[in-house]
Amino acid sequence: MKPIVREIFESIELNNEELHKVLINVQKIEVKKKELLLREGQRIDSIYYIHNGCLRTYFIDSSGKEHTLQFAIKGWWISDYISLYGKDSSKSVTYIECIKSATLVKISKTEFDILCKEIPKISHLYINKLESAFASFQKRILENQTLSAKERYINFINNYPNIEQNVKNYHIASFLGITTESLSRIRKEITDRK
Amino acid sequence: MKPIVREIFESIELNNEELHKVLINVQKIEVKKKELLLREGQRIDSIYYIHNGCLRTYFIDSSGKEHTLQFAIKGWWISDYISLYGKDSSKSVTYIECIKSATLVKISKTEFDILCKEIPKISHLYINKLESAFASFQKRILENQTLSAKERYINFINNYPNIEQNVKNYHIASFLGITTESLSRIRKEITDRK
DNA sequence: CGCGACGTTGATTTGCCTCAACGATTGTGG
DNA sequence: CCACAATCGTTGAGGCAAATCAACGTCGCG
Repeated sequence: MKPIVREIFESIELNNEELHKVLINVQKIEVKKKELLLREGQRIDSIYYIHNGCLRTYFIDSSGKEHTLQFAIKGWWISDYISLYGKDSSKSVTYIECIKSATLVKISKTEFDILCKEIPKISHLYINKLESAFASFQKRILENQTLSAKERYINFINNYPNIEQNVKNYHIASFLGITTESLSRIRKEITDRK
Repeated sequence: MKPIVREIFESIELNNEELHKVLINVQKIEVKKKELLLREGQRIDSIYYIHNGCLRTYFIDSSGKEHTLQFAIKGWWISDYISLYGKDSSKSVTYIECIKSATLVKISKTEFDILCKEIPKISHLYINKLESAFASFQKRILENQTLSAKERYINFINNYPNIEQNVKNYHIASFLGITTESLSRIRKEITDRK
């Protein structure tokens, strides 16, 4: 457990006392492929650090279609940010699914907030993560509005070069906001052109 | 100047020493309708608090179309988060335009980061702002993928009930990711139905 | 082996875009 | 204060990217 926590905070180097404070507030969790971290209606109260493996957050709309919000791999944090941070304390409509068996570190958001106040270094690290996540989500909104499905797919492949081993095509389709059929046609077009 | 800075940090109550630290790092800025905070190619290095008025960030894609990323009113912060927080230090492609004459407080991101470290309360406030902004951007991605243009427009009207006095329809269209023509037809459909 | 999950292909539909023209509104200078 | 121009919004006709619906290969796993 200690080495994983050191890994999480590698960029800020905690001393022993600080490390101890963190350790008593986190737990290690193992999840297997296809398992859900969060079940429908359950209210999320934690954030999860990914030590290894791969997960995705998705949600199901009123007509039953899946929409993947993000994929997450080693070094990322994952949670249902909408219900965690959002103003309306509505129940979660988001699912967090394990795509490739993973080892996670779980920490409750309440505890994490306290740690941020007790150990300012942690809040600075957290700010950094939030800022870059925020920027990439803004970028995604722009790309969704600007680019065609094909361009978005090509971008995706470039941004996540090694993710194809793990994720299914319908995961990618639901991330890009298109149907599996459309993705299939796009893939064909691209390989045909070579 | 003092009362505005107090307004910015009203939820955390700075003492005189802290207030002073902030004051020497900020400047008040007045912008008039149609003015740009940021010109093309210019690299942004500051964030702006909106004391009053209304602004929007938008960018122009390769085919010349405008895309509005966000509107901002009193109490909000505005900046070009993609170039400010993003990993690639590319030049800005984003514009920040004043929609309704505004009074802003400008602070350089570098100074702000220092203030966060010197006055932890500020970093906690900042984390809160980031978290809720992050959640609302995630929500927007989901809504863009799930809802029809009409549904998104109705949502927009409900979320920004009093914004219509200031913003043009083509601002709204470019926020929703549709053309002005489509928005016009949607508006007609809605009023006809009444 | 056989079944279910996944991916592909085809035919058709549709929501929104594009292009074009024309009202309506706003602002500005004489 | 009006006249005219520029800006903004509306309407129509036609087109296109992607969705929908349906059927059929293919792969992996119990």
